[in-house]
Formats: sequence, structure tokens, C-alpha cells
Amino acid sequence: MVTKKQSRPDIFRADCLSRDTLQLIADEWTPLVVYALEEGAMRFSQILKRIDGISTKMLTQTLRAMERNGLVQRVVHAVVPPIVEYSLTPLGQTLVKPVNMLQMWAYEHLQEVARARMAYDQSDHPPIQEETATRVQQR
Amino acid sequence: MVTKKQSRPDIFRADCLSRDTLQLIADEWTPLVVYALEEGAMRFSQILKRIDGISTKMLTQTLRAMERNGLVQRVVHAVVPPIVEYSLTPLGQTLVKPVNMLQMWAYEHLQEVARARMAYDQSDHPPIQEETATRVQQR
DNA sequence: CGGAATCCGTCCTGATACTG
DNA sequence: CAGTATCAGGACGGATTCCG
Repeated sequence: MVTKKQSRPDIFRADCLSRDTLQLIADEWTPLVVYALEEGAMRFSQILKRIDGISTKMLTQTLRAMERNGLVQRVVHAVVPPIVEYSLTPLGQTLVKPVNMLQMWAYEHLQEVARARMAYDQSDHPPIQEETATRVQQR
Repeated sequence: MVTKKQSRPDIFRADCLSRDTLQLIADEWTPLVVYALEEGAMRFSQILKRIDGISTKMLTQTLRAMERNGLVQRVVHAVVPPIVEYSLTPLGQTLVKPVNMLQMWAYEHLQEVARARMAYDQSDHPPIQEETATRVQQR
């Protein structure tokens, strides 16, 4: 758990597996799904309602990817109408803590970020196009 | 720093600022730039060389966004040829630890993920399209 | 209910070329 | 050196429709 050098192979290389793995969770929805499932197993429609703004398509994609990567388990109950439950695997559980750290960081520094943005936008810095500034903000 | 409920407002809501802030770092390059700059101030071209696979465009975009969000400081030395140095702000420094946790997670569970993928791909699960499986993998 | 499939616009991305 | 400008492609994401 220490920050010893060996824990960090060459993440700067494009073919670094570590980098590739890191990329798994560096997207818009995965962290939120981790959060949602942290509360226990959920059905598709429950997650859909829990995470405001996600479409069925994105949720399906995200869940599939997470399942493939071993983060999520998908259990189908053979009843009509079908019931499908998703839950975190043990591997997925290990993600909870790190992702939580991120979330806490976001919460704690939210105001500083907002202030920095305002300051930046008011000065005459090279203006940033909306897109690049906030990323995927157009819902 | 504790995981008390109040530290987590409704991140599931689309208009949650916390969620918005979280999104800042949930992209392909920002974590890598944080890593690179953790080692100290760097010039544009140095970062470019350090982070394998990033284009000047993406690096510029990422740095601009990070600057706007108060994570990175940009210092221009008025000489010819120009020298521009980037470094983490105090706010940016606070990101180092959480991002490090993610990186460690990635490194520690890299094999489990790889195994899960293989298992998934070999069974007859609904095959995942390349794109959704690994995301932005086509370099 | 839990998706899969399709359609389709938007945005992002990587080259390439150019500038102060 | 440190970018910006431009452009073309492809990916991404939403909405809708259909199915077991």
C-alpha cells in the first residue's frame, strides 16, 4: 500500500497494462455505477433510476464492460417478467475505496474548482471552447 | 475525511456539482498529466515525450482544462525560443493521492482484470463490441 | 422487464500544416 | 519551442423501436 517506486511501472508507456486498466474506470459512468452497486445488488431499472441522466444504452454498455472486466456480476432470474440483478464482485468491491477517495476529493474541492474557473474565465486567457473545458457536458 | 453520509450529497443527480467535479479527472489523460507533473514542473515538450501516445492537441486541451480548473499553473518565460512551464498548483497537488490510489488499484488488480476478460470472451456471453468493451482503445 | 438493434447527429480525435 | 488552425474520420451518445 506504500508508494514505493515498484508499484509504478511505466504507466507513461502506451502499452502499459496498468494504464490500460486505469482507463477502465476513467469514464463518465463507471464510478457512478460502482457507487450505486455499493449499496447492494440492484436491478437494471433500479440503477437506471438511481443514476440520473444515464440512458439505457449507456447503462447497458457500462454494465457489460464492467462485467467483462470482472467488476460486476450479472444474475438472471428465470421468471416472467425477467429479473436481472447486478452486484459488485469481490474485485469490484476493491474499487469502492479508491473511487470513494475521488468522490471525496471532488466534494471537498468543488468550491476551489468553481472559483478557479471563474477567475480563469474572467481574465483574458486564451478562451477555452466549452467542450474541452468541461468535457461531455452537453446532456 | 470519514465516509459519513454528509460527505456524499446526491452524486446521482445530474446537476450535482460533486459529480461534475468528479468528471474533471475521469478522462484518459488528466491522471497521466497529474503523474507527470508530480515529478516537478515540466515544459510542454517534456510532457509530450513523457506521456506516450498523446498528441499535441490533446495535451494542449488537457492542460488548458486543468489550468482552468485550477489544477495546473502555466508559466511563460519571455525568451526566444519560448519556454512554458507547467506545474501542479496546491489544489492540483491534492489530487496526487487519490489518483495514486487509482493507479495502485490498477496495478494490483491488472491480472484479475485480464483473467476476467479472457473468461468472459471465451464463454458465449453476448459478445461485446470492441468499442464498448475497452473504450477509446483504438489508437 | 431488460435489454438489442437501428438510426443519426454531434463531438472528439489524430494528422498535418502553419505561426510567433 | 509551444502552440493554433484546419480538416476528415470515426466514435460516442441519445432516441426510438422491437423482442423474449
